[in-house]
This record gives sequence, structure tokens and C-alpha cells, in this order.
Amino acid sequence: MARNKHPEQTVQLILDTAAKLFLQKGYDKTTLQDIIDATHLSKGAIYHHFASKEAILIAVADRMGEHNTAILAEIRDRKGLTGAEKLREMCRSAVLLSFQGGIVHMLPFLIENPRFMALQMQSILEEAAPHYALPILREGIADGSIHADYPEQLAEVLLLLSDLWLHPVLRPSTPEQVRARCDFYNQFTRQYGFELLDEDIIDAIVALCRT
Amino acid sequence: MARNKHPEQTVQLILDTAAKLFLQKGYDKTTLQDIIDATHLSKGAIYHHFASKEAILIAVADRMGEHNTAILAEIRDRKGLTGAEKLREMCRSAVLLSFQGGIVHMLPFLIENPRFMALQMQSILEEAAPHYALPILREGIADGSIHADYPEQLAEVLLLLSDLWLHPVLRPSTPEQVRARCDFYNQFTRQYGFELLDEDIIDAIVALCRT
DNA sequence: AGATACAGACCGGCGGTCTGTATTATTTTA
DNA sequence: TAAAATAATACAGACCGCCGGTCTGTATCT
Repeated sequence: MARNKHPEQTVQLILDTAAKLFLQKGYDKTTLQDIIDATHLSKGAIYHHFASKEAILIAVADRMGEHNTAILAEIRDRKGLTGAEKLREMCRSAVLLSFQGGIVHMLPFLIENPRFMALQMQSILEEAAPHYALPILREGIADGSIHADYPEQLAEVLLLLSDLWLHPVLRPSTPEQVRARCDFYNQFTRQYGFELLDEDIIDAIVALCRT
Repeated sequence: MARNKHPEQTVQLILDTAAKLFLQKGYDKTTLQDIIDATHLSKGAIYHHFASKEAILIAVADRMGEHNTAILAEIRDRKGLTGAEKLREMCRSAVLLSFQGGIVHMLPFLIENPRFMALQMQSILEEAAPHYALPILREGIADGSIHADYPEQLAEVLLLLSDLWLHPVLRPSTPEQVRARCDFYNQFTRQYGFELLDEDIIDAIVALCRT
């Protein structure tokens, strides 16, 4: 086999397979041989499309990041909602996405992987917080649905916390504990004039943490 | 050389050297050959005392954890302070310890290392929060210096946040940003009836983030 | 003819094992 | 009770399999 007419398919195959394997076994424990066996490609094929094993990891991470960013942007630009409502929508989407898209099952992998962890933290603090959560907070302040003195810090805290308690592996919890955390979270945001979690989202989170 | 009369010294030598190297170069990039070269021991010597490279890592982590725990316990058991004052002391010690003991320089290493990260998270959520921060919070509630409806969640948030913004590598910040974060943090704790950070600690944190 | 898309032998280095050896501790024996 | 035998300790270092990465070769397209 040579001079495949659709090399992009090969790239996608490598990416899909690698993502699955990284997820199952973790990055370090996934060897190139594993990817070779699963794709039935040769070492040369893989190294023709990617400079290194790490390059595959970064490409996988980028794909996931773009997916998330697209959803955040869509909500940010939606019309006819107050800032507080957009925040609630963002939260709802994040939860449902985690649930349906299997992202929840990726989180342990993300956190256990140093490079991903760094990327994730960086994307929260340098991308998600300033470019998505912060504008929405400012909108909410402008339309009166939110009143915060330090929106920059609040944006970071909201994202970091939501990220942390969504992690079912680091935080295996009973439904009661999950509800208590949601209550605490609502109490926290209430001082800024809004409630982040409605009953439906809380139910979804509880269901999500039980898996 | 054989049948050393003080094998514990060898163990300490390995631990000290490994800790230094892990800190400088990270765990993954530190090879056994590096440790062998630095200690002038043989591979056999190291594998006589440790089952694997990972076992060395865990031993290093344990030593550090014990050190931290001892300090937390000392403050928790101190007499004649309100709960809020103990929290302040805990925070002050953590900052000064980070500054003087070089722990700050270890944090990037800790966070970049998945196993340490998991251990650290676990120790915060399963050790530090329930066994140290939570009792102090309850003390504060009892003596009236703190009023929190969800002390469990508050303990976790305090520790997770303090851990996050103490990290200078993930969060390179200007002095102004650091002060704004401290203000936000005080505003956050003020709703529970106390201020966590006094001027001295804030100055120390600012100085610490500048290094 | 040259670029592309692979195939697969090959390499240095890594964590880990295994056998060997010198020294000390313990037990056995005279 | 002292010497001899045996076992256990504390290493030393050759050796092994595997891993990420390279390099050369080859078939197919433009």
C-alpha cells in the first residue's frame, strides 16, 4: 500500500485510535506499538504524519479544546438572555456535554496526564476565564443580573470549582454530598445576585456522579 | 565495598539526591543513571533499597507530606486562639514555609507530575480538609469567630484555592493581580465572619510571587 | 523526475532483573 | 566457649526486553 489518496483519513484514524487508547490506558502506558496494532498501520506511517508521540497527544487535546470552545462561544453570543441566564446555560451545556459526550470519562485521563493538566489549567485561566466567563459576567453586571466587585477572580473561581467538583474520580461522592456541594455553590453565587444551578442541572450532576 | 554498617544513610542519600533531581529535572526526565552518577552508588545498591523508581518517588512524597502534616497538626492543637485566628496562622505558616523551605519551587514539579498531583489532591480532600481545616472551622463556628452553613465545602474550597493561587508557575502574576486576588479572597471569607489574610501575609505572598 | 505515503529494520537508552561477591551476623559443632 | 559453618546483608555490574525515534527502501501518484 502506498500513496493513499486520502491521507487525512489516516490522520483521523490515528487520532481516533490514540484518543481511545490514551483514555483507556493513559498516555504514558500507551505505546506506539499499541497504536500500530490497533490501527494496523506501520511505524513509518504514523511518524510520517506526526513528528512524535507527544505531537499526537497535543493534536488530540486540540481537537477536544476546539469542541469545547465552540460550545462556549455559541452560548456567549446567544441573544435575548441575561448574563446570569447565559452562565446557567453554560453550566447546563457543560454538564450535559460531559454526560453525553463521555468527557467525564476523559477527566481522569486529563488530570492524570501532566501535559493535559497544564494545558487544561492554562486554557481555563488564559482562554475560558478571560474570553468566555468574564465577558458573560460583565454582561450580567451591565444588565443588573449579577453584581460582583472582582469579576476576573470570580470567573476563575467559577471555572476552577466547576471543573473540580465535576471530576468523579478524584471526588467519588454520594448523591447527598453532591447535592450539598451544589447547595454550597448556589449559596456562593447568590451573594453575586444569581443562582448558577437549577434543579434540573443538579439532578443531571447527581446522575452523572453515580456512574 | 560491602555490608555497610549504616544502610539507612544510603537510603537517605538516595532520597535526598532523588528529591533534588526530581525537583530540578522532573521525575520522568530523571533517569536512574542520573541518580547513580550523583550518588556514586551502583544500580544494585539502589534496587536493593527500593523496588522501583516509582518507589523512590513515593518515598520522597511521603517525607514531604509528613513534614506538612506535622506543621498543620501543631497549629490545630495550639491553645488560646480562636478558629479564625488558627486559620490565619495556618495560612501564614503555609506561605512562610513555601517561601523559606523552597516548597514553592517544588510545586511545579508536584503539579507536572501526575502521581504527585493525584496524591496532593487526595491528601487535600481526604486528609487536610477533613482532619485539619474542618476541625478548625468547627472550632471557629463554636467560638463565634466563623459562621458557615457548609463547613465541609468551605474547608475544601479554602484549601483548593489557596493551593491554586500559591502556584506561581501556573499563575504568573503581577503584584497588582496578586493583591486583587488576596482582596477577593478576603471578601470571600468575610461572608463567613473572618478575614483570612492580613497585610503581612499579603506582602509575603506578593514577594513570593515575584521570585 | 520528484514528491508523497507509507513499510519495517535498526538504534541508543531506559527501567528492571539476575548473578556474583565481600562483609557481617548467627547458628552449629567440638 | 571458641572455632567453623551457614545464612543474611549490602552492595556491584553485566545483561535483557522494550520503548520512542531514525533511517533507508519502495510503491504510487502528480
